[in-house]
Amino acid sequence: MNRADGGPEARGGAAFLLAQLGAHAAGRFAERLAGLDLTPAQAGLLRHLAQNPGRSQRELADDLGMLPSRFVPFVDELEERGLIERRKNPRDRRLYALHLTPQGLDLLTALLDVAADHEQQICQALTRAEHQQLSALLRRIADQHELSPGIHPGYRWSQPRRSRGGAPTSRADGAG
Amino acid sequence: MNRADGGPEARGGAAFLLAQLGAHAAGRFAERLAGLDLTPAQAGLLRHLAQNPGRSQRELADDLGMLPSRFVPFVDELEERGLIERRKNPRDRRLYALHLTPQGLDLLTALLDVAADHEQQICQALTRAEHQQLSALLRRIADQHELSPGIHPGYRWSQPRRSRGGAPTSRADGAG
DNA sequence: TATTGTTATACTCTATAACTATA
DNA sequence: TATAGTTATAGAGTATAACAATA
Repeated sequence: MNRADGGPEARGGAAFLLAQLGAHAAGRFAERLAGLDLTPAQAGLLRHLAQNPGRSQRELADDLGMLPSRFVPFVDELEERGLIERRKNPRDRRLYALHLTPQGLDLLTALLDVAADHEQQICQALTRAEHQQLSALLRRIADQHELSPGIHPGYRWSQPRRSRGGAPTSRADGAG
Repeated sequence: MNRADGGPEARGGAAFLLAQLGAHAAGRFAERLAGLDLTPAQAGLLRHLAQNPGRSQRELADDLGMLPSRFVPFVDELEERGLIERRKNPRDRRLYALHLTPQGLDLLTALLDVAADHEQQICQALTRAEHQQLSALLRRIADQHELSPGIHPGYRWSQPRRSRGGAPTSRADGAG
């Protein structure tokens, strides 16, 4: 077999399949999130905020890999929707302390239901044992590459890229 | 454990890990491709063209999920670099037949070497047996979701998204 | 009339760099 | 002087809609 045929090791290797399936999974999840009127980055902030309440905007922007300047309107929208809350920090009046509101917590629970459904749909082809096996293998790879749990590189772009009509494939890149 | 804590099933599930690792793998591969002065979409076309020579621009744009209008300058650049060739189709003079040049074939072989290195680096944490096991599981999932072999959703965007300086993390989304 | 390749334009989103207020 | 939050602006990249040539 000629090496220059773009052979199976390139299209069927684990690395390519990871990239391809990862984008697919992220896109499907983004579709589901759209039903909750959330982008992947917004969902990421809600989850992150539930576990790290009271952090400043600067810290949160760093956590999610976003620019502070873009983080401002990003937070604005969620605050206007009553999902998160900006509290002034009395110790240092330059800082905000961001918190989830009760409404934000409600939406987060709905989000977790969606994520659980999504998980099952993606791994539908596997048995329960294989599903666990896959998770374990992926977690080991993620650990070795020192990926932060729960932080997706795609959060960097708060807005999903528009895809044209036809198939309902929103957000074909990585965020989920 | 409270469901609303953004618990482990959301951050450690296979679906999220797939999206996270997929974006990571795609980003790392994009960095390596930059060494060959190629974007992921360009690499995808070279590989696809090696196995599907003589197709029209319209067909190739459909294959890669790109808009025909954006496919034009996309092909222009590769043609100017002498990597691919537009041949007029004598049967239907509206169509071009795209082919890889010898130079394009050379670059493709270099690309496959890069892909092989990349594959090993991504799966470095796994034994040989586990690596094969992972590939098999991923392929079954990809088959069930009817993903086209070798076609990445990220090809839709021919240009990688710019990320800001610091860490050399080009293309954090899905294309590879 | 439909289709291929092409071009032009309007629009969306982003990074950069200022600016303010606090420290 | 340095930092948090904010705002404004210039630029990159895209989808949409036209267009000419050919069928």
